[in-house]
Amino acid sequence: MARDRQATEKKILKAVGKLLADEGFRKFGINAVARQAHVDKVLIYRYFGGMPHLLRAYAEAGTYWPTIEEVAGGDPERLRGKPLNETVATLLCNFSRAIRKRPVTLEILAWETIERNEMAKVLEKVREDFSKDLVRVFVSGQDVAVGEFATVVSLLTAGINYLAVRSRKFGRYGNVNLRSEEGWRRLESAILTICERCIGSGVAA
Amino acid sequence: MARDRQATEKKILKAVGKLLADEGFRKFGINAVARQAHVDKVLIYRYFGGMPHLLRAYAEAGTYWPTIEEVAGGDPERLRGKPLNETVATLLCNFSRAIRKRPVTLEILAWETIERNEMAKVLEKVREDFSKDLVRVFVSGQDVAVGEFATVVSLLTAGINYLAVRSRKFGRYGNVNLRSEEGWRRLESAILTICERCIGSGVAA
DNA sequence: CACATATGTCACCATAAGGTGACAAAAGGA
DNA sequence: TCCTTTTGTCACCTTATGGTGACATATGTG
Repeated sequence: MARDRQATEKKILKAVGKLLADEGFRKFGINAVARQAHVDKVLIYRYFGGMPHLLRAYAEAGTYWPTIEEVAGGDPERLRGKPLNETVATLLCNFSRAIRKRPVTLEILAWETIERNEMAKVLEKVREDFSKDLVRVFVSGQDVAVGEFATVVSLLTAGINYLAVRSRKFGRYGNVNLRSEEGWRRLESAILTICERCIGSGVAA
Repeated sequence: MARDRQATEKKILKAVGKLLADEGFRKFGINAVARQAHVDKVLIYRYFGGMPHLLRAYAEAGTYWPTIEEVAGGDPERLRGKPLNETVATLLCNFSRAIRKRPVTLEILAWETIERNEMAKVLEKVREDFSKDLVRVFVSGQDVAVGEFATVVSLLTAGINYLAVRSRKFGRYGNVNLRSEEGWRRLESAILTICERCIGSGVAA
């Protein structure tokens, strides 16, 4: 074996991702990661200091949460000047697409509801920063003041998260097909309607 | 030891509930149930035929999903004649309270997103029957025909499920405090607003 | 070259899991 | 009473886990 610590660490981190995406947290553990990486588990302890640290390293290395640019559909500037409700609808729909593209993120989201581990903590912070940034970029003070704005958005993102997570194991929810583009289009149009009618239409900041 | 199969079976089923509520699915298994019930695990195999059958028996024995009466806030007749959007809002708010009162149900909902086990299957059916009943009782054909109705409701229940499940491990989501009555009141008022403005106001069936 | 350190391999431990076969002793029928 | 069935207890197997100590060898430094 070539002796190359950096390469080994990369192999281990890569194995974490592959394992999470393929098997989920259910079969996750030191032994499984070592097997997947074709590496002795003792190296995981040596190089990362155990599972929690490994998870943290993994979480900090990748992009498991969308960026502002991604949910804005490119340059955030493009959305300036548009009505707030329209902007929010766009952001929410793009957000839904963004997390659905990230199997590992969905896995973490699911896992969070069972156990609050290191990855959950990392992701929690990333997520908070993300939403604060979103508010800072797109929402003016007077909009937030309009009472229910934040709560409605929270409820919608919660629903999106749940359906995205759930789609991994169930093909549908109620009448919505979670495995077809058509199903998600219907959800997006519902989101659009809700934003249109329940969020102030003042111009975004 | 008194020899009484019925009593033993009851002890086992009770242990399942206690274990699920206290520890969740994480530490769940044959050995744990046997320990909790102060019963030899071999009896679980003998009387129930293994874990999947035990779970099924447990799921079928209790009420892990609200009833129509419960979400109607008593007699469903009371809601007749009221506007559909108002009715739906009431149902959704009561539903939210109903599942938040059921720790085991929340545990199952969380677990479903990780693994589709026997309980998930049982609950899935109960849930489907439940929502079909709801539609039958409260919604007329022409309401459903109004396009987005079902999708909006799905999105809202998904959000409620997610937040209820999440509240077990996280105290808040965005700006909403998930461990206070005030937080849930805000969510309910958001639900109300959405129903008011996004669902037809025709009279319920 | 000689040496120390970094890297990797191997064997092992304790613990716990799911699962099964053999046995002891009640309960009840003939 | 004797015999069978039911209920419960016990001991054991295999597998897998997380975790650690001891060793071998490659690498690079003096």
